[in-house]
Amino acid sequence: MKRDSRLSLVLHALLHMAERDDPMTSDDLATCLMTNPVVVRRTMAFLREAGIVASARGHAGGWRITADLSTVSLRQLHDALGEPAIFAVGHRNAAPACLVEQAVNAALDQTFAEAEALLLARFGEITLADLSADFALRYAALVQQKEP
Amino acid sequence: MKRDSRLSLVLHALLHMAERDDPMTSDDLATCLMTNPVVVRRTMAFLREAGIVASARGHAGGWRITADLSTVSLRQLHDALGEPAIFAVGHRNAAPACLVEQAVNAALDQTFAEAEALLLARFGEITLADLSADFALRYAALVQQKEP
DNA sequence: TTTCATGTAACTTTAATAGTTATGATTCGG
DNA sequence: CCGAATCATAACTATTAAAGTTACATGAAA
Repeated sequence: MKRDSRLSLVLHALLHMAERDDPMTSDDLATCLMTNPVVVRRTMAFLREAGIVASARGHAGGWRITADLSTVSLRQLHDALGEPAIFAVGHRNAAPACLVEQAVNAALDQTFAEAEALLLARFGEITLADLSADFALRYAALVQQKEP
Repeated sequence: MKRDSRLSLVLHALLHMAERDDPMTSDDLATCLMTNPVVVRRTMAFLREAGIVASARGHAGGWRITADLSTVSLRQLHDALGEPAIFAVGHRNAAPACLVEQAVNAALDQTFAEAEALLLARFGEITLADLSADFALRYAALVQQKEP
């Protein structure tokens, strides 16, 4: 399978939307994200289901954020996207009859579970407001660099 | 992409080999692992490159372990397999020009790096001898259950 | 009513492993 | 030395889920 970059995509989209007051169309976002508007709609639809964004059709329509940036964590976004599988590596059979394979699975499963728990805990600590602040810092640094 | 189960496959194979003194053929292993002998050869070849197993052709040929079980960690096996990508999730561009995307990547990359470090550290602590001992426990438990 | 925008179905493309088929190259027993 | 056993490897196909594309329907507003 291809690498799942939907979390990255929605973060990128949300931060661009956060920099504006007006709604952004799927076409606008697709240009920012260098992808296709249908991919934007399809992916953002998960966030709409979760109540994080709203979409409107017709003139002056598009996507806008309905949640407070400081209350939306990466964990919530991951969950909104349907909690996709995090690991590209794993065991072959979920419930093997072979005792050897059971021992292998037990070791791998426990280790992957620990890493996943750490990852999701960190995701729970990072909000859109944090990313937005980080972007502001990067932007200020760029401006200062160009105008010393 | 399909899930990468090569680490699982080689662990399963190595533990079966550890239970025997004679070499096991690719066909034997393929039967144990419920897969194809060519898959076994292709995957075990990485471990041969790393000096963990040896293969012999012709009569009485096959695969045997050349390393001490207590010195081979899951981390070494992961490395021997070419350090395949662990995560099915990730960012879209490694070095984006967009500052927003840079902020997104920074947050994701750091979090994934932490989780990967934990995973690899745990893999470094687990040896084939550990898994073999776990299998022995499971086997003893099964025997006791059947002959109370 | 025309235009702008989302909603969505249906399809192709992508990328990497898993699985299969076929053939060549060794090794050993007889 | 011949033939069976076994690995080595190339060249395919199958699998899988996301990404991307095309096409058209739906709804809102000027």
